[in-house]
Amino acid sequence: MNNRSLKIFVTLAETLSFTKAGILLHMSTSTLSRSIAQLEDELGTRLFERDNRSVALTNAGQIFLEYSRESLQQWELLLNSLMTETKSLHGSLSIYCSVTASYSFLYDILTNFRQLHPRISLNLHTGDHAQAIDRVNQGLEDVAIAARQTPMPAGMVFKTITHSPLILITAVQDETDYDDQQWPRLPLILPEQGVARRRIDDWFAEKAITPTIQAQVAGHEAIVSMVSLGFGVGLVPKIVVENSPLAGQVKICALQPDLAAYEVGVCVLEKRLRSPLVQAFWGQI
Amino acid sequence: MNNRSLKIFVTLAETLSFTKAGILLHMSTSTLSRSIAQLEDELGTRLFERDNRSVALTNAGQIFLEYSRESLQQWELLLNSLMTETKSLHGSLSIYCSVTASYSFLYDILTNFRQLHPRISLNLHTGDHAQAIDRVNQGLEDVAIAARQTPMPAGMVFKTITHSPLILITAVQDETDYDDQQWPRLPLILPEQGVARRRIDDWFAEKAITPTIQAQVAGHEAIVSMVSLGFGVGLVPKIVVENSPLAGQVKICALQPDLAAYEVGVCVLEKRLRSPLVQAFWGQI
DNA sequence: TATTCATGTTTCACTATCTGCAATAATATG
DNA sequence: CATATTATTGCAGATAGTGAAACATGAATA
Repeated sequence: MNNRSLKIFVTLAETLSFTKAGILLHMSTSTLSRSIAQLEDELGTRLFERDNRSVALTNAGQIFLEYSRESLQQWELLLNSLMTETKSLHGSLSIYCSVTASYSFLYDILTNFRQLHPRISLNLHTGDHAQAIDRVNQGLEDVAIAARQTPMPAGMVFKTITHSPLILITAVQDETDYDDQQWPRLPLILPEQGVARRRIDDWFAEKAITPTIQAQVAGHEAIVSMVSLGFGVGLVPKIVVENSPLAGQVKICALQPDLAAYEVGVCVLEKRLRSPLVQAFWGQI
Repeated sequence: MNNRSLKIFVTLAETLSFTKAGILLHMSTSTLSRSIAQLEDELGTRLFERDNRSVALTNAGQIFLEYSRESLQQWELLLNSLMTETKSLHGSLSIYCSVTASYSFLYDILTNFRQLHPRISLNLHTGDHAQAIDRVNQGLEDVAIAARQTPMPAGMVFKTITHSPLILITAVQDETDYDDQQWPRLPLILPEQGVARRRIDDWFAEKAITPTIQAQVAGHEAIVSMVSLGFGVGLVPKIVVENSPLAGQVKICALQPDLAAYEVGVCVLEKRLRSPLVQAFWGQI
């Protein structure tokens, strides 16, 4: 029995899908399947009732799930008290942020952090900004750089790093002189989801405009790419443009809806602050 | 992190000797040394302060020891509740007994037990009868067939299987006609330790006799061997002779000290009865 | 009914890890 | 100073873990 097996089991128990659990755990379903089979063998009991279409916990699985959670938590507590005891922080911390964030503030934050705590290994995942809060909320990441959304999920705390206005951008060579009447015909490139998208959606709804959405993109950086290629007018936080290698290819559009600025900061689940590692990162922002 | 590492760690922490722990765990000191090193690496902390002559727990080791014991206990509890849940007993049970016991009653007990609980794998260790109670008391074995001693260690329960008188035996060809005056010169072959030895020692002390001890032997069976070879007069429980392949080579000596019969039975730590496996074995005696 | 799709399991080849033997290093003991 | 004791390390063989791809099964769809 080892902690890894417990983690694998808990993830499968929570997703009830080998495929999904495999993705979350960064392992093939084959490995996952065998891990579970081995666990069942070791315990002498079936943990999941599964056929080709469904996966369900058995009673024994339910008991084992409680045990596993408890056991993993005890392990966390142990690591924490060992770190307190030895007064040296070590272990690993996972951070999620967008590519833009990794270009801009993350570098400074991490350089500083690394000097303070050289023995903490960092696990950096980049991806769509919009998923940051979800991932932290689901426990997939310890901390994330995210846009503040209201309301924040319960138990999540947020520290603002900076504000950046939401701006419309067009290709540098686009000479069109947009005016307010054109909103419905403006070829828009919007984030697929996230705070920026909700802001603009709300804004259109309020004005009773039905916009033409040319493309929906996951990841702000790709919006800049598309805009620079002339696909249309894009909505992004200004900081994304500033840090984009394509900054010279786009320009800020004269036409600007009146949207609240994008508030970028670090978020973390309050309960995770009990971990000295997370605490150290948080305290340093 | 796995349970095996915890078990290894706890054993080393209890013995504070790689050599001793290695013997208890049936593994080489090399493997043991590396297991501990790996554990320390994983935890990022030294668990033992060790030089070439001594091993001592660090503070972190102390913390980890508490965790380990707790964790192993939780694991036991889990296995128990899973077995209760699935109503099928499986796992492994360790049994200690003398060679004689394995010849005589053990066969019947185990045959029966195996039929009732085919999925419980048995770990049978044979050795000197005198160590049986100690080994159970130290937690090295789940159950043992042993001679009742008074007082029994605290928390140990005992079920009598049979009584067998303690008898003196000589070689079949020994024609000597011993009488009570000869006690001091009688060449005695006695168990090195254990109930039989204490009984005879007490008996001699009471009579103020200083006996001639020809040989002290660990393991009753070997006493029969030595007696049959003519080395002297041996003291053993009658049942040992009855089950010995050398039974025909020895005879019961006319001279008999008045010793209480040897009481053979099964012993187990009371707290171990909480395990369904041990319980099943115990209930079946 | 046939086809496609989704999803858990098995096979297979490869790799990493574990294990014990033997040699080594360091130190107490006589 | 020689010997015994004890933890660690080098090495090679054994064991276990891993993902790609093929497989098996059953639902959804045409």
